[in-house]
Amino acid sequence: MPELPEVETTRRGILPYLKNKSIETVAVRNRQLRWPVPARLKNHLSGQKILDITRRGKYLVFGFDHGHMLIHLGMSGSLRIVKSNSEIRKHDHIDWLINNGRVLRYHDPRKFGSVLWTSGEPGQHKLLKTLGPEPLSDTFDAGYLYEKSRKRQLAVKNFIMNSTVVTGVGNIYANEALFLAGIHPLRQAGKISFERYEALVTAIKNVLHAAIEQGGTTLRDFVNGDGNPGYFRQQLRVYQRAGQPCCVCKKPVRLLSIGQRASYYCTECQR
DNA sequence: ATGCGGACCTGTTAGC
DNA sequence: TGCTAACAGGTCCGCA
Repeated sequence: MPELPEVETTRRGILPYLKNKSIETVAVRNRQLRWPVPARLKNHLSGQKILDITRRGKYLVFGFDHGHMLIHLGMSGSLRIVKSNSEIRKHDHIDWLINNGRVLRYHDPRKFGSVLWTSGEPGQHKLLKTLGPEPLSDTFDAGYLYEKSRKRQLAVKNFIMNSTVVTGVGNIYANEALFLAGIHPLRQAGKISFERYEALVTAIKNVLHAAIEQGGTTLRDFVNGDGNPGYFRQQLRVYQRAGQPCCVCKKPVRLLSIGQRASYYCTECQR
């Protein structure tokens, strides 16, 4: 479900309810996620104040005096603020009871997400340490992508979806950015010019910014922390539009599986 | 070092 | 209409 814009939308949605609030207790109903929820999570968090919530790639990083809680939403995870008497649904894994009477609730049918604790620097955590630059930061630019891609044989789509290259570009926005930049998704990463990487970097930043402004893309059931959907879906140019006319040249949008992921593109507009 | 495929899991949709 | 198979927004890991 969530890519970077959806994670950022979630962060912004829940932050006002949680920043500088304390966690009274934690109820873990189902520890089974990508990695088991730490048995000591409740001990770590009870009575502790949430100092801030930041984002690294698609990870949410909850800051406390004595450590950090990392949450990844995987493919189907969501975090919502609910009332304390809110009915518990199937796949509601974890509740954090907040001292303002609200509850932060983690829901994840496919269990690909994760909730972890780290007492050290979060950036040194095994899962964050290898992440590439933030796509919306200044260090992510054409020079970086161009240098990083030299001698690489893989398809450019797989290249930009590799989290060690740049973190947070998932399947929806990889498809959209390649369309906006006019680059065929199968083109070899190492053979793309500096100028074309300039266009691609701009496209990635633009599409992510636009999606964040629209509250993310709701395909099936994504909702932000307040339970509202995102509205970027209406602005998708190629994603899930196979067979429909390209919005620029009217040729039908093509669908191809690249690296086991659905890839949508226009043969006329993307070379 | 690089790149690929399998693995994790459930719900929804497409096709027969 | 009902059953089965394929597919879905992620990414880590092991193998060649």
